[in-house]
Amino acid sequence: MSQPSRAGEATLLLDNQLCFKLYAASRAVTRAYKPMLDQLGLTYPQYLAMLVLWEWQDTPPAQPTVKALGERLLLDSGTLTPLLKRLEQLGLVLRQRASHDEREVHLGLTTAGQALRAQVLPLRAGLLCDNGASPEELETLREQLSGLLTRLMALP
Amino acid sequence: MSQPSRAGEATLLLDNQLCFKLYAASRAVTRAYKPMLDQLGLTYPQYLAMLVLWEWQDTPPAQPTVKALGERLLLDSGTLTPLLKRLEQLGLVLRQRASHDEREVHLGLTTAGQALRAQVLPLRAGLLCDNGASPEELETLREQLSGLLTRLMALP
DNA sequence: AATAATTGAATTGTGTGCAATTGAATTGCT
DNA sequence: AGCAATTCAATTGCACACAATTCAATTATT
Repeated sequence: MSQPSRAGEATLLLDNQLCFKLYAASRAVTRAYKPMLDQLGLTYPQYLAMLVLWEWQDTPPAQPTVKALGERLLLDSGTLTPLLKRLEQLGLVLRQRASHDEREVHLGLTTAGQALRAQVLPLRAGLLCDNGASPEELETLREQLSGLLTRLMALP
Repeated sequence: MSQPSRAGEATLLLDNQLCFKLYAASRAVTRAYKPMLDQLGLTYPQYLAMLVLWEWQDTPPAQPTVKALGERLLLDSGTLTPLLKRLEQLGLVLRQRASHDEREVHLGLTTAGQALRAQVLPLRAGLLCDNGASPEELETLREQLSGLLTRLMALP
């Protein structure tokens, strides 16, 4: 037994905190993606948004709303509106109000936005996230994170 | 085979991305901590900083520098300086330049800062992160994240 | 049809993250 | 000793996150 001997003390040590590891790992992944994303001229959240828009090109709805994108990324309009405006200014994304419901803003891809997709796959080759560690381990990790995420989203 | 048939396309689906799950899970954990942290009057990064300062109360150095804290949290002064100034204004943290090396700012806890520690353990009781899922599963997850983090930190 | 409740984006304000720069202080080298 | 390189914190600028509010548009209710 060492100095800190109050009950439950060990559970407060930073290294024992799952939450911190998650937080640090998430930032480290963002950092790892940076070299690739610099090539594309995107930030990490912008890249995730583009992933969803590319995905939706093939499967309806091809022109999702800001809300639909937010549900996919678990982000709200306070984050997405400025992010999407930047993607629009980069000439990658189109934003237009729906005529049948003026509250909705539908998102589309410009030709440049569609073309950018082709540049991603080759760049991803060098990422640890894809091939640095053993595939099985990454698969297990992803499944566990899915489970955790599901439980966390089910909280009050 | 469905529409998206270009080579490697599936690896770009959001749901297949470990990186996104990590990012979403990290934010979800922060969200899960919010009710507790609101009670303490802290943000999540402020809470992590306090964890380290509490930890250092018992084991030297009792008065770490901003740099030492940053190494522990993997954050730089651009993030920590304003965060620590807020903790100082809350009356929880003390910041003072070292006399032997004026570049260093050493961090200490006020009486209130020390006292806050006692409020944390009872509040943590309700967190999924601690007891919501099976302990073994969380343990495995933490170990895997440690491994991932270590590898990511070793990148160029 | 008029009103109330809801919805979807946008806006505002606060607090991170992080790259890049600055500036003072210290160390290393000769 | 003197100068260059390094170190540490602070600052600046940009881009998220997210709570809370606002505002217009739509839907539900009576």
